[in-house]
Amino acid sequence: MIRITKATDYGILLLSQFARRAEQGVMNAKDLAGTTHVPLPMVGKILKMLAHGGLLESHRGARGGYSLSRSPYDIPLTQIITAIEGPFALTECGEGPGVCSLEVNCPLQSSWLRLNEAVWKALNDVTLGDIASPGHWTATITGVGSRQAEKVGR
Amino acid sequence: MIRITKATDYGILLLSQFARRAEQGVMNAKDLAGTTHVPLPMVGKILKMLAHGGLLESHRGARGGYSLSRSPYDIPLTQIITAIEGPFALTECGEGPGVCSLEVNCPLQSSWLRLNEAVWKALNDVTLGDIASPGHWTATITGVGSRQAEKVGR
DNA sequence: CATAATGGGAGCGAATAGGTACTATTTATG
DNA sequence: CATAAATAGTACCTATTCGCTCCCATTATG
Repeated sequence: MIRITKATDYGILLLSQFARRAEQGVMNAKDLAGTTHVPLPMVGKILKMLAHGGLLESHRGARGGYSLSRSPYDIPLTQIITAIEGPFALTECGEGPGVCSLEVNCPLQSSWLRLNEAVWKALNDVTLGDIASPGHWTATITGVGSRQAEKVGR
Repeated sequence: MIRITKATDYGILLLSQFARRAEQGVMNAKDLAGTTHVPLPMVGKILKMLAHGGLLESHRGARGGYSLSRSPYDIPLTQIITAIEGPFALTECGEGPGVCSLEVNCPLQSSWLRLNEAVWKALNDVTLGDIASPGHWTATITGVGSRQAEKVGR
């Protein structure tokens, strides 16, 4: 259903804690599990992935933990998603040539690439900062496809 | 990885056959399986769903088949997706209140709703017609989030 | 050296995705 | 009217992925 995984959902929730408690600096997995009610083992796993993706800096040892590697407004959603879920692709087509079994006579490959890019851009323009402090951004998309000027029916 | 299912992928491929062979009118599952190399039982299953969703009209009996219910440019991608995958929601949040277990203290709900809408609009503005005849549309998205004017990095 | 934290795996049950099969029911055609 | 060709509906199976847990090694504090 065009779902992001629960791990990514959790990841964004965790990162938003960092974003709005920037003054605290370092926070550890245990505390975050307490405040977010996400199961502790999951928190640990996800924080590792986010650190691996360069979004968090880890501090090992006693009194260690994690801290944001940069400003929340410099962390686009796409980086969070790819850090946890891997490469961004709506379909197999989007992963590159040679993957799709129908490829030879698949007339849609270029369309998929462009669609992929469209969704990617939509998510790349939203940052952790936007999400963590709601009410300060609006999502308005224009100029995609042939229906750009039409009423967006439902 | 923010994937659409293979069924939806197939569905769009099948619909694009209708779009570019509009003159043929009615086409049946067997022929479509032949030209697209999608397994026949799958083709049957997917065509049923698309008919159920109002995108195709079915014609039963000998020499029956399916035909597009309207112009390809009046069929947005979102309708194809929901016909096959059900309601459009990036997260559980998007399905409405009461679903997310963290809901009470989840500060992200409104953000998810807006994000959901952003992606939905991006896909709603692209029609079957756009996809079936490549080269005639470009995906350009502006005005989302706080980074709209910035370079889309990486 | 004891303690508190992350690093990096392996592993497991349940849900979902992908695909198949079978039995109506409907309709064109000879 | 009989037959063949097609969809309608549904039940079913299997492999993969998701969500989650557990364990142990490593690193830093005090």
